Amino acid sequence: MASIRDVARLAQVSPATVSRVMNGTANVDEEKKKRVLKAIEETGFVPNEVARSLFKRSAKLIGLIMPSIENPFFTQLAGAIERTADKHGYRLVLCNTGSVIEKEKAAIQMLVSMNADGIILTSSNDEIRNYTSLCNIPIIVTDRSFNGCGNLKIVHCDHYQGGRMAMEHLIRCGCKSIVCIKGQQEISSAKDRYDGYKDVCQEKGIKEQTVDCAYDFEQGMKVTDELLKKYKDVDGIIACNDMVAVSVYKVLHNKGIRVPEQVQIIGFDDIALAKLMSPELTTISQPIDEIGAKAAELIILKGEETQQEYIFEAKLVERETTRHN
Amino acid sequence: MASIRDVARLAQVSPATVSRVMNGTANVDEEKKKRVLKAIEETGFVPNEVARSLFKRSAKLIGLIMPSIENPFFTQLAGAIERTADKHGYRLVLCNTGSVIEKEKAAIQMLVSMNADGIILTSSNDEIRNYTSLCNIPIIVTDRSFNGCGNLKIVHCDHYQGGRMAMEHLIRCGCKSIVCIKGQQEISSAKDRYDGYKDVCQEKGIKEQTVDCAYDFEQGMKVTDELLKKYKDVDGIIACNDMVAVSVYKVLHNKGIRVPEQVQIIGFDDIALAKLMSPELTTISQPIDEIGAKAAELIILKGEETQQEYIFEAKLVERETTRHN
DNA sequence: CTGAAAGCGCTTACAG
DNA sequence: CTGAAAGCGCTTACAG
Repeated sequence: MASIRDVARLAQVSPATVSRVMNGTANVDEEKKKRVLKAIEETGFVPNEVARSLFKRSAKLIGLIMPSIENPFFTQLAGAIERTADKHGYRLVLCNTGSVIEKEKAAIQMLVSMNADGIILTSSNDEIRNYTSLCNIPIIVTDRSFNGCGNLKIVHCDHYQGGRMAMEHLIRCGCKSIVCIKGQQEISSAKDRYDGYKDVCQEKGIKEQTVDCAYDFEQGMKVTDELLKKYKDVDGIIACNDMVAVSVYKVLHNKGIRVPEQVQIIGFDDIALAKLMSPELTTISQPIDEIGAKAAELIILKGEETQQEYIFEAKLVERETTRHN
Repeated sequence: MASIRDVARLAQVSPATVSRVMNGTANVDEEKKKRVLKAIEETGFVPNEVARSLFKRSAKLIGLIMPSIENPFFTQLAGAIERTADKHGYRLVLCNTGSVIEKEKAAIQMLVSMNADGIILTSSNDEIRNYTSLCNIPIIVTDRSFNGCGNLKIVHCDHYQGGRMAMEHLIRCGCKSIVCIKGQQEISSAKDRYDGYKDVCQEKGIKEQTVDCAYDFEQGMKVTDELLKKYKDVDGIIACNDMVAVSVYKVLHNKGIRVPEQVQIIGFDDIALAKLMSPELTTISQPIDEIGAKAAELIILKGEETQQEYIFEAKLVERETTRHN
């Protein structure tokens, strides 16, 4: 690998001049510039980013800390972030934590020591907040909304509004016995979604019917079984997210219960899977691309933005698991 | 951020000694060691990985170059790689290329300049091979099998065998008119799968029935429409991968064609989606975890391994879209 | 416009 | 066992 010295020697200039030509940080004599360009070409020189990063204190790196890249919602979020990062010449470092707080802490520390420019964090551990203030790079929390401090910014969609929309849609579709599968209430997105459902119940004088579940396929199957026993007349199900909605459908399908004729289903997130499955899933769509892009931009376009919290609207997407009229 | 000098000053030793304590690279007087440890504790010192990497010429980084993290097969592969990398203290840098060769080249260059320890490459461009020889770090090609050169190693599953198994299974299930949806033949995995199908046809004296498609959901829908027109008596479909199998099912479902009663379907890959959908998809399973782990280990456990190509067996997973007898 | 020098924060021969 | 020095490969004041 050629170094800047090799190029300098070949072009008969100093390393400083090579640097200036590469980066356009100062005017350089045309003649010398040509020699440098030629020498770079000939040596196949590529500047060492590590050395550059050591000096600049920026590695053009965004750290992505999430429970698992294999969770479809996070996959798509990562995709959106990557696209925005790439556009600006930034790279993503992936840290899966399985929601283990020690791993989250370790990841933050490691990213800081790598001179990452910022971190996008999707944690389910509330206490992680205590560790985010220790580092001097911006941390963007997505999909959650705990109260920020200092270098913390938050971007997510309006889960509460989405929760309301889900319930209102099922009512509009004529459901008389709606059951809400609540997500884990320690996770703010799950709580907000449920609160939306609950408030609509209160306003309309409808009795709450709920069941508890994690954001998880396996549990979704188990909980659906329980749900069917507990609420025998159910004709509408609000799943806490799409993955659970898919498992609800599977259980109903296996029991020969027709969707949407006998039971209607609505999910939350609008992951790609929602329109891959048959029947296609009606769901509350999060603008994942916008959320990812905004999170990345908050790091890349540092400081310009003063807002602390960015909230995007959720949107109803009617497909085949519900039927209007 | 405290630096090694701060720690040294506080502990009244030289930076070299601090380094030796941290890394255990030499014996250090017990007394001094204690002072250093205490000073690290007090300052919250975390060594700067960039500086370390500049010296060591290793950043403990694995570059992952793939068309898109949002392709479920690659998502799972990335997950498997990440797990293995994490176990050994390595991090993943994500580079989505959309199969654009310029982006692939740029990614390789950038990873080299970041002092990455190796690259795991899943490209669909054959010419990329010409650029892999330029860099001095190991490059592991997965899911493809072009002839390697120098620092190239290859790990993938036995697509040919898998292709045979798919066809043999459908025959065993009593299908009389089997259609094979061929993937793009420039991609070696697609070609190998098709070759497996083709050879079984020849051995059994069955006439080939095929249709062309990309590894893609949208195209899968379109191609299935054509397939149904071209082969009206079809009762078994071999999809080039699971994503296409899902789209095949959707089209059949929409037309009211029952699966597996009227038409049986088999996919390839065994992505998570295969057992999420209803009915669950029969498919040829790739050992994605093992492939990812092996690819990562080839980089991490450098040089130990002399083999140039690692081939894993595919496995039939019978689920609900086919019916044995 | 341009080069010599210092420095980014570590690590490791080297000498003692 | 341990410190001073050199160096990893860049960049940017500084001086001319």
